[in-house]
Amino acid sequence: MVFINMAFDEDVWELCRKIPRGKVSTYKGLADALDTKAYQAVGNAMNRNPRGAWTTSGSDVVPCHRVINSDGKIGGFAIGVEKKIGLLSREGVVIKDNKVDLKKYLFRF
DNA sequence: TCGAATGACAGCG
DNA sequence: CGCTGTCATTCGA
Repeated sequence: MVFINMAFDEDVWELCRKIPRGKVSTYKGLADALDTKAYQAVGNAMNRNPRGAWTTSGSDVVPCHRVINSDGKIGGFAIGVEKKIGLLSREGVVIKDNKVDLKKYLFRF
């Protein structure tokens, strides 16, 4: 599954945008969709934060908060994992012990 | 459980 | 200008 080859970061953000509300994706999923093995690069791209994607999920920015570890753990978040959990919870994603039910909320590209 | 791999960027020499 | 280290990670031994 190949997309436009951009600055890598834009590809990542583009995929993040495709994640529907109420679902989550994993760094591995994004990396795999981009045909790359740099899982860290995916998260790193978001960490750089393209344009303050730290708003609620209803904004016109990249919902980076829907991307978590392949294990379902939140991993980390620039503004704080708690905020990320809050956003996901607001979308209907139930988080248990800092983990998400990938079986129910994992979105596949 | 620990280390290597992978991509990009910031910092330092 | 070039190299090393770091980072929201993942997989293999």
